[in-house]
Amino acid sequence: MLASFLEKLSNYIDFTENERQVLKDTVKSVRHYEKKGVDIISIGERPLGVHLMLKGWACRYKLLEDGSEHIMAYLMPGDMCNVHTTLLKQMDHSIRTMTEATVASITHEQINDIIDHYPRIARALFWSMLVDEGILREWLVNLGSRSAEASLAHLFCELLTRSRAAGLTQDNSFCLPLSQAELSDAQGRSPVHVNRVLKKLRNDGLISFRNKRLTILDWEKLVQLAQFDPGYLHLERYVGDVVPNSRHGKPTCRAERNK
Amino acid sequence: MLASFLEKLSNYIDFTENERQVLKDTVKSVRHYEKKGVDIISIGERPLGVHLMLKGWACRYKLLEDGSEHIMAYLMPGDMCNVHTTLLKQMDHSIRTMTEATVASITHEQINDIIDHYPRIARALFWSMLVDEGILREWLVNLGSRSAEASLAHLFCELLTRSRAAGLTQDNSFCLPLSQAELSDAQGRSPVHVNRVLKKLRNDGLISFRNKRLTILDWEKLVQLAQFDPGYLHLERYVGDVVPNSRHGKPTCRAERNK
DNA sequence: CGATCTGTTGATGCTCATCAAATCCAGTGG
DNA sequence: CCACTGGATTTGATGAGCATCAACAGATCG
Repeated sequence: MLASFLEKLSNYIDFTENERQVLKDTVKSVRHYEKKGVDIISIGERPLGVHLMLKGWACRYKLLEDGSEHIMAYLMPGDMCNVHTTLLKQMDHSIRTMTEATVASITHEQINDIIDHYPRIARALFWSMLVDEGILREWLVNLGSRSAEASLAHLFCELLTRSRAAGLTQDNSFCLPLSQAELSDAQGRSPVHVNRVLKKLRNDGLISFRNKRLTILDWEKLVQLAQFDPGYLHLERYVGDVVPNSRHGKPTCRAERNK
Repeated sequence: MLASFLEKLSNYIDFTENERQVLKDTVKSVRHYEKKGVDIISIGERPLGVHLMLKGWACRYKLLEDGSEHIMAYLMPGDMCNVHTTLLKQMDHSIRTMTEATVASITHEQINDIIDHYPRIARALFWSMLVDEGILREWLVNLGSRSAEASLAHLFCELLTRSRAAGLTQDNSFCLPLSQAELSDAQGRSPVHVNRVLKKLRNDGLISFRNKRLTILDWEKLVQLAQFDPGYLHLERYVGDVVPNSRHGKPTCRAERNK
């Protein structure tokens, strides 16, 4: 049940058998959601515990006054929904299922217990929060500065990498149980446009996307198109203090570079 | 020196005199940056300590391969630059000054000391990280789902609220030491377009922006235009468990709402 | 089997980027 | 006091990217 969660956190620390057992003992309360489109947590709520995706996908989203909405994160097995609420009074966004899903619940007391008694696990949980924040920043770049094509390519690179980190891939393919409309809600673009971009990626031989399964046919080209640099996912165990692969350069703002 | 920092965190907890003193004693190492446009931390680095803005503004940003860049956060006095690196191997983005600035540095050991011995302060630091994450999500909505006008209006609402929380406002005005080009780099829009939107906001009597000072002339209308709901800044002390002001409704994706 | 959801394609128009040039400043130096 | 300068802002003209609307073809499902 916990496989993806353990697999994911193992990218940060090697668990001892004891720590593994602690986590397994902690996750007892499990709830199954039969349908997609059901809120796991709603905005304004203060959930009783922290929710953990075991099976299926979910998304963070916000409704806008005009009835439209924006998806701010996709949650796959191994991802936590709301570590936030250990401290915050209430959720500032909602989370709902995108497929049939199984979700575990860990009480805030249990979380605090872990923080007090198992600092290594606590650090791993904290690490996963920081990764989530990195993902948010990269999505910001997707929406603000990348073309629709690069943005979608970048998303696919990220999702493959995250799926692999959670042990959910087969070669270069993974389960992507989303409709084009659901992709468009995260991409900040219309479903029609996402459709056309998908078509282009397919025609160029970069991906195939059938039966809720995305296969990346040409990883190198897709990475190039997306300018994908996986550093923000912080998956490498120990890279030392040297600077690998980073892009340096003088800061330039839009005005300057338009000269 | 620490005024803004203490003021900001005071939105989450009431400090005891002792806690106040602990923080003051912690912040010893201070560095001054004479010029704007200087990196405080560069991507790939592993800084020795956590940096804290005392005076002046900075921004998180990422360079893209084509030489363009994207600003992912504005940092004002009281904001911390890199709590991240307490755990992460390296920075996944850069931070640079946008004005002359004074920055304090707290070693990771000091941070860990505080976490061990002053849990209330630790919680406050953690809280501020969660707020940063909330801001990121809201910026995502700005870029993905709001018009240029609403997005800029939303940014101004946020910045006034944050400035006020750090004790940096006078009535409805605050110091906004950014050029239109620097605004555009965060808004994901061209400087020319930002200029036009600013003009419209001014003409409509919503704001005035002169001498690096932004005054909000009609808060109500601006909030309305921006659909600004300050919940994501988590500034209210105790709102209880009830759901105030939240928007509910059936989930709808772009496809559905286009019917 | 119709009903509903998802994907596909075409036509049309708006938002916004881009390029270029004009204007407005705060210095700076004669 | 004025001319000169470099930066930021403003304005106009043109076009690209993408939204929107509409229609249809396959799937999927009760």
